[in-house]
Amino acid sequence: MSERVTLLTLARDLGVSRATVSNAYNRPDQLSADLRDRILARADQLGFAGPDPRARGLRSGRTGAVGVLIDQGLSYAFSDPTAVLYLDGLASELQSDGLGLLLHAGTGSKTDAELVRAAAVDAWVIRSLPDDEPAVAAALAQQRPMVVLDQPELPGVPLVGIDDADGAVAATQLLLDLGHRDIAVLAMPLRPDGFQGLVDAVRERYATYSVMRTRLCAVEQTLSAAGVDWGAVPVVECAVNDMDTGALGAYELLDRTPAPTAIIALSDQLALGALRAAHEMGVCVPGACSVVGFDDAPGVSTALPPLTTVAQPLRERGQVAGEIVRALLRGESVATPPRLPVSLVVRDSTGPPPR
Amino acid sequence: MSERVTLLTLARDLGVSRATVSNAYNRPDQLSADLRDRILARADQLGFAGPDPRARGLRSGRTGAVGVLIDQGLSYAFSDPTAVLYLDGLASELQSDGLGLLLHAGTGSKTDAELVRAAAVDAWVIRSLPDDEPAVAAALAQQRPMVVLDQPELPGVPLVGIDDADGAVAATQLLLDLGHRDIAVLAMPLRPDGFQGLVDAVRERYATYSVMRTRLCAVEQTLSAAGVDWGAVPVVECAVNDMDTGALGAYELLDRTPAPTAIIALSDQLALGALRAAHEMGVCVPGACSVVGFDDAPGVSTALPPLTTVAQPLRERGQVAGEIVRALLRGESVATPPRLPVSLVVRDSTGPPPR
DNA sequence: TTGAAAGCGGTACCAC
DNA sequence: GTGGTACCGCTTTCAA
Repeated sequence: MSERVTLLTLARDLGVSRATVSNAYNRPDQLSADLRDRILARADQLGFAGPDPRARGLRSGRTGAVGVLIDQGLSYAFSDPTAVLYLDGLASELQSDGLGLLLHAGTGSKTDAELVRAAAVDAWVIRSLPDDEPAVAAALAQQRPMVVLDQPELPGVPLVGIDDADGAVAATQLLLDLGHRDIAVLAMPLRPDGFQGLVDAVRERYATYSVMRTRLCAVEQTLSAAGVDWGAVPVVECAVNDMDTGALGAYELLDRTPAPTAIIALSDQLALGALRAAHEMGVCVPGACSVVGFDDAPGVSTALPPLTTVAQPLRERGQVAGEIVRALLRGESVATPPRLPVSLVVRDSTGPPPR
Repeated sequence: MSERVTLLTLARDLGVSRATVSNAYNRPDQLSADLRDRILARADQLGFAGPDPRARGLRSGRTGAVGVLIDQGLSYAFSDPTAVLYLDGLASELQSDGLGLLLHAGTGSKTDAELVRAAAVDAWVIRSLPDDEPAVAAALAQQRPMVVLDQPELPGVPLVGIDDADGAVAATQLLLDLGHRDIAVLAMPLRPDGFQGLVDAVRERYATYSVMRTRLCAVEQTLSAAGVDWGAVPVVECAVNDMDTGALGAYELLDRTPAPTAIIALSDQLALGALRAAHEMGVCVPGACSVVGFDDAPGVSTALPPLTTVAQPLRERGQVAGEIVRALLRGESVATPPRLPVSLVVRDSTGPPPR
């Protein structure tokens, strides 16, 4: 008949006070090494694994876990190389403070929000969620330290981001400079509603993924400034940011008449999909159609052809977010750092238009 | 001067009891819808985000998080495709019960064990750790539901695994049947001590990664049964299970005289490294040297040449582990399921030996 | 349907 | 160096 062992059990057994046992675990300097050893040894015998983490959490207010809110479910996070790199960077940074990552999905459902509300974490790191995601609101309501990566922009919350507009302008300008006028755009989801297809001006303006708003807007302005009629530029939104869906979207674009001579894909996964679609349709890249991506994800430099893209520091961004969390947890106040710079990497998927 | 809002604050404010407010959140059926709405509305006004997860955790004994113990640090987990698939499967399964994943690394350090000990989770899922990993012992000491994937084998803990011996035999037999006699082995770490190079019998026998022990042993027996002298079979251990390190190990093997006509790599990452090393050394695969891998990880079917390998259900394994955790958490008792079957997938990286 | 009260297991301050 | 003792904020019988 083994009773549950607690500090009190142990204290009674040893004839010391509960506080002393607690100190044996948390403040070795508060008692003699000798007594401490005796306590620890006896604890071991009794199968006491140390102070209950839940109780400790309640009392101390710290859990040792940082909540990580993931877009579109955990599966997605693990399959998108840019998300994996982010997690990698974040984890490596948090590990040095002994913090674990508590992964939760934000998929727009009430349930998610409820889970977030009930999650015992010391801080939240949020990446790439829609402006109106309920799980974000739930995290915010906990009033704990918080950092956002990319989106959504939240007042008073440090945001780690890149210069999206810059990147989009650079990609667009490259195509313009090469002489392209029939340009099409392949966009990541503008809202998490599974929509796939041509986007109209309204949907574009009210995109809840703010990064997409920013990038699209930058493309529009650059094209307009060059005299290209934005109204005539086809923008296809992909329901999921992966290669397969990107290929699907690219099919639609390449099927149009006149066919575009260049595609701006707003992520590399979509760009890779476009490369595949072009290949399958017998459209030569960059001979018949140029493709430019965004991210410089792993693997795109060895794609066929190697992808021209906008490079951003994927892993480093995660680390920066981690650093900020750590600082916040130390009680420091942190302002949003300047957006990280991006750079256009020109490879072989872009060239002058045909003829 | 905003005081911290708690159930009690709210209860006083509304002139009801604390229990009623609690019920408003946890047992809607225990009070009138009307009162409940009033409570929730007022909570919102006061900026009360709901019952404190830590306190709830202490009282109810549940946290809603499953601890996931990862080999070699989180970065590694995110960069190994087989690990990512496992996490994906696991996450998808746990998500349906609203459980989050709390990731922690087990890297052999005392610190890790300490963190694990202090982690507030409802259960642990452990994957591919050495027999003597302290973090495993710490998790075990918490006396919570637990599942192991692959290794270590722990008495009384359900283990989800594959038929490693079968797989290793199949790979070895294939090479024997093709006529190979000069066979070499490229192994994943046998112990987490960073050792890289030729393995002697002692190290082999005392490997703390039991899966490696099993696979090596199966290879040995198969070769011995075919009259190949195991003492003359070079086994190179790679310090890290990734392509780069695999290439390093393969260099060492291919440099030997006589050069092996076949390499059994005990993971696909190592096999991919071997392919690269062979390519860089001008060794034709499979013309001069065959390579067989293990896992059928994503991407190996499109390697150059497509890799012959032992296929195992990578994602499904994670799901199975998740199912078991869920059952355990429901209070059901679960026995170790039969090992999942593997199958040899013959592609183009294997062929008869030269001459 | 609502309220009172007994813990859950620890932590940390303060006195001895 | 050690012990006494208020809480931490909530859940959950049980009785009203």
